[in-house]
Amino acid sequence: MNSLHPLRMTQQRRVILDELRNLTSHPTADELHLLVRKRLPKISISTLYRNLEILSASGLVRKMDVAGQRKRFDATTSKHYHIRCDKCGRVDDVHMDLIPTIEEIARSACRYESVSHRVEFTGICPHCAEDEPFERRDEL
Amino acid sequence: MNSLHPLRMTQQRRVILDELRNLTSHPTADELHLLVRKRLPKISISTLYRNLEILSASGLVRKMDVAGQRKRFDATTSKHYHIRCDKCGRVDDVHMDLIPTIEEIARSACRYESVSHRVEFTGICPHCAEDEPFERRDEL
DNA sequence: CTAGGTGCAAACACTTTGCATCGGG
DNA sequence: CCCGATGCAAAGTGTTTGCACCTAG
Repeated sequence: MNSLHPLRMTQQRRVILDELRNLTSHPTADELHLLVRKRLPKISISTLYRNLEILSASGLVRKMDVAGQRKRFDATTSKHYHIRCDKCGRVDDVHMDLIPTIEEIARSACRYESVSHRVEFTGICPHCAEDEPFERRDEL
Repeated sequence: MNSLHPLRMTQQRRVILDELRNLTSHPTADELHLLVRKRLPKISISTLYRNLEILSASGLVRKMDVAGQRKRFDATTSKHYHIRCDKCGRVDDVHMDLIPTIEEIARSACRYESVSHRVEFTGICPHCAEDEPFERRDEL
């Protein structure tokens, strides 16, 4: 988790972290880039990727590899499940207890070691459910 | 699930499906490409991608969007959880009961509709655990 | 000062697409 | 026959990297 060299707090890194902490959403690197650019117009997308990677390695940020989607980032370090909207792609926290017991079940079922788990919910978010009662946005 | 036009069973499509059914693993498109090429040397990777997409849309194949990894495919249509090896990336089935009740819990916890879920286990597969008891393959 | 960070552009890995041609039903 | 399927190359998408310059400590 902690690297040998303490993090150098550059302006860019500070603003990225600050903007991420002001959000309850789970932005992708380029969504966050748009926000950060309002304060640091010249910041490049690679700085976002590099810092989000470094910050998540140092435990200040949580990186979410969403199945089949782009990475999302989150300044909350506590573990929780997420739900993704099938329509608009937004990701929200799910406030429910984790079920760590299933790791033990899985471990004995498949002979893997050091088993951890993630649960990924998907569904239709309240906003999209309202917009599209007939559930056919893309297919038209 | 079913399209209006019945599937045209081309040689390529038949071989792709056949090879996939002969596997218990969950190959990526290009892993399967290598296998299929032994029987159809001229088949292109785009044909693999196109067919795997079509076959999964028609329910003959299951497409797995693994978080942060490339897509994998599976000829088993029944639902089950998977576990991925953190070292080598292989994906195995986990033979345990699904926990559909958590969908209801999540639904009431976050106001989404049509909630479904997937559980993704990760760990160290038996083979890698044997190879690397000290668990530091990449970092050297 | 100097190692680590930055911006830029280019490379990358994976997947999709445009198009002329092929072939299954 | 004709429309969906194919092979090829080219374009996309999201992310990472090489490099010269910059800056926090």
